[in-house]
Order: sequence, then C-alpha cells, then structure tokens
Amino acid sequence: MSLTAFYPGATRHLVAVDCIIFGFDKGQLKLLIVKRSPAPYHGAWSLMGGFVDDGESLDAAAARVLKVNTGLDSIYMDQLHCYGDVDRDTGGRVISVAYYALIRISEHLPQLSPDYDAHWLTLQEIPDLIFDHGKMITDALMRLRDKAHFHPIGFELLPEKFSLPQLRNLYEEIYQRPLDKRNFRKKILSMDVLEKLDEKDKSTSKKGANLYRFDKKKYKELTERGMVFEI
Amino acid sequence: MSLTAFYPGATRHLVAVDCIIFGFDKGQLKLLIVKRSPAPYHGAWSLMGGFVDDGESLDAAAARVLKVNTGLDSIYMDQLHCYGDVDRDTGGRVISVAYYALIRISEHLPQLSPDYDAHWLTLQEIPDLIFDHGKMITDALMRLRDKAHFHPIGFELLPEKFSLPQLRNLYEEIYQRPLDKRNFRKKILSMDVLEKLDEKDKSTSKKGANLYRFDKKKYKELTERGMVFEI
DNA sequence: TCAAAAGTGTTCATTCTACACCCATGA
DNA sequence: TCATGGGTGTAGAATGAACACTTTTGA
Repeated sequence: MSLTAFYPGATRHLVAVDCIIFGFDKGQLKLLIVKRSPAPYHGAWSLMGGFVDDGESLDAAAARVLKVNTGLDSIYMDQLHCYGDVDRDTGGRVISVAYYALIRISEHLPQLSPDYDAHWLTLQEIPDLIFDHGKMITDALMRLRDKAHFHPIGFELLPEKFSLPQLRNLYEEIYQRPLDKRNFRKKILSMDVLEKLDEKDKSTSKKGANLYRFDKKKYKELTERGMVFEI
Repeated sequence: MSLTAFYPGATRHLVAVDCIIFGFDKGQLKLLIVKRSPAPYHGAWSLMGGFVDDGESLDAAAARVLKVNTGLDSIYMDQLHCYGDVDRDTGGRVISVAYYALIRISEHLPQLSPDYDAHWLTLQEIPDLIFDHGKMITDALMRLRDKAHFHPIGFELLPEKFSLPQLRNLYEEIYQRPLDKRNFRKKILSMDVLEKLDEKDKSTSKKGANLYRFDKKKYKELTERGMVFEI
C-alpha cells in the first residue's frame, strides 16, 4: 500500500533533530557544543544534530545523534520543541525537532577528546550559534528549570552517589539563585526519596559530606500514593 | 543555492499538523472532533489536521488548518508536541506536530453547521480516534492543566465578559476537581487582574452574577514587576 | 590549633484550607 | 414568600523564609 496513494502531492520536508546536552561538572552547569564540520557554516558553533532517517522515529533519531557524537547510550532525553520557521536554517528549509539530554559528565566523559571539536561550555561561555540554536538553548534552559521543579531529573546530572551540598549546588545552578542550606536539606530529606549511604565525600572538605543515592523505587511508590516531588 | 547541494541524500518526510481544539460551553470543557473524509479511514473520528506546505511555517500551517476548518482567525494556539513514531499513521510515515487551540465557543461558534461533520464533544463523549490522536488529546489535557495553573489562558475560553462563578466553573472543568467558592474568589481577585464591570449576568440566577473582564494590560505590568499568576 | 566546609532547629510571616450564613431577585 | 444561586470572613493548620552556631578533621 503506497503512501502517495493516500497522500499525493503533499510536500516532503527535511526533518532534523538537534540535541541540547546538559552536564554538571565542577559545580557548574555546562552544555556540549560542537564546531560544525558540514557545510553550510563550516567551523561555526552549533548543537549536535542530524537528519531523521526513513524508518526511524524522532526519539530514535535523537538517541542516535547522541550516541554517534558522544558514544553514550541510555541517556535521559526529552523532546523540547519542534522548530519550523521557513528560514530558520540558512542552508534550506529544514524542520528541526529539538531534544534535551542530561548527562553525568563525571561518570561518562571525564574529558572529551579535543580533536572531536566538541566542548563543554558553561552558560557564560556559550558563543553565538548558527541558525536558531541559541533560541533552542534558551528554551531548553527554561524547560529544564520548569521540569526540575517538579520532577527528579536533577539526579540524571549527578553521579549515582552524591552529597547534599552537591545536590544543592546543582539546583542553584539550574535556578541561578542561592538556596538556603538548611531549608534545602529539610525539604529534600522530608520527601524521603534519598538513601543515606555509609560513605563520605572528602574531596571538598576535611569533615567530609555524607553521600546519598536517589531511590527510584521509593520515589515511584510515593508518587503513586500522591506524593508530589518539588524542589 | 540549492538545498540538496548542502544536504544531499537526506530523507524527506511528510509533515502534518494536528489541532486539539478546546472550547468551553454550558459549563463543560469540549473538544472539536471531526469525522474524517480523506482516505485512509474515511468516516473515522479524528482531529483536524493537514500537511505542512512548502514555504509555510509550522505555526502558520496550524493556523491555516484551524482557519480552513472553523473560519476562525487570531486564536490562541500553542505547540504541544511533535509525534514521530514510524507507524503512527497507518497510511504511511507522517510526522505530526500537534497544536492545541483555545476557542470562545459562545462568541465564535454558536453552533457548528451539522453538515460539516465537526462536533463539540465533552471529554466523556470523545470516541476512539484514529492513529495516536487519542494520545494527543490526553497529552493536550495535561498540558492545558499545567499551563492554566500559571498562565492566564483560561480567559481564552470564556467570553470577554464573564462572572466569577463561570470562571471557577471553567477551572473546575480543567482540573476536574471542585474549587472552594470563597477561596477561589479571594485568590483571583487578590491578583488584581480582573476589571469589575457594572453589569450582571442574570442568565443563571435571579440575583445575577457580577461580570468581570480580564485586564491584559494590568496583567502585563504586574508580571513585569514579578507577580506570578497562579490559580 | 585553625581554617573550611558540613551539619543542625527555631521563630515568624505567609499562605492554604475548611467552613456557614445572609443577600437579591424573579417566579 | 420562597427557592435559587451569588456573595462574604475567619480561625487553625501548614508551609515557607530567615537566620547562627557547633562539629569534624586535615593541614
């Protein structure tokens, strides 16, 4: 059964996915940005992207682009928005579906090989990007804030074991404002979704900070009983 | 400068927009659903949709589909999500960008002409729809709830002049739970974005309910000063 | 012993929730 | 006059925000 039998004459479009990749490293929120090799705009900064293939879902295309560029698998990804202005890509009409991804830099990418031309940049370091990629990043940041507020996605950016000061630091970066140490601790612990480990992280202080682990199972149980995660 | 010079060999896709159209009438939240005429699935229930043309942005395509189907212009529309599973459309691979729209039924569409085969149905009346249109509606409802919570989009569904009981009724429909009369009134009035008119709506009671109007200008001023709309 | 970060409680202000009676009016 | 929906206030509970000192330990 041919497609054009049903939908004759409709215009076909190039459809791409672009990935806004967040990481958290040395207390700072960072984005993975590449120097573009394909024309047009060779050498310009851009997000990682690629075209959606035949027989490939959008989600799969986004996962593939991430995998090809970073080698990573099983990463948290979520669709951000579909960008469809006619002239958004100066190389021709391309509709782009943007996804954002959250990566544990420390575990997965101790350092990117420099010849890859991919760089972890802080929000302040982000240069001008091609097309509407700058807008995509702005939108992704807003989405990250909104989402992090009511969903436990922050943990996707931290190592499996983390300290409360680390976690607070992360949220301070995401929200771009200071959070009270005691109130933060009270709130997150009151939700009862962190497992306190018998281990300390001594890398940032002599006393050492207790390590915790996010308990997914417990979180699921509690939300099913109506608990609302909020931080 | 030809596109394929830059992007040779990339697959082109059919891209559609589908519209989830919300209305509020007789105290009930409703959706505009059509009986589909084009093959495949002639006669089945579906959302309004259409293909994205060459030289047409996604937003423009969504607005066009709405205009063609309802005659309406300048309607609140917002992108919901881009649906891209390979087999989502059984007639062939079509990527669909879903938009939701909010319509003042009372002002614009007192009644739809029955020969249009478009129908305002309550959430309970919605039949099984083709493809993933049911999922789109579920997603749109969740989005409407989230958005209505912190943005004054409810007013898009009401006539310009409305009473507080009417407004409360709308939010009860959106959230699917009863709201306390006094607390609701207190909250919405405390935000100081409603203009109290010197008019009453006597259609639902002998005493009559005072009419109000949403003051966009005031709302804008207040949000610029940091006020957060929440209901 | 001291510098540096981790950890800990309380108070006050604000917001949320629950709740019941009078009012205006057309039938 | 009465039935119907519109309109109003308060008290107690819960939550949020502000704030300072003690603990641990490696250098």
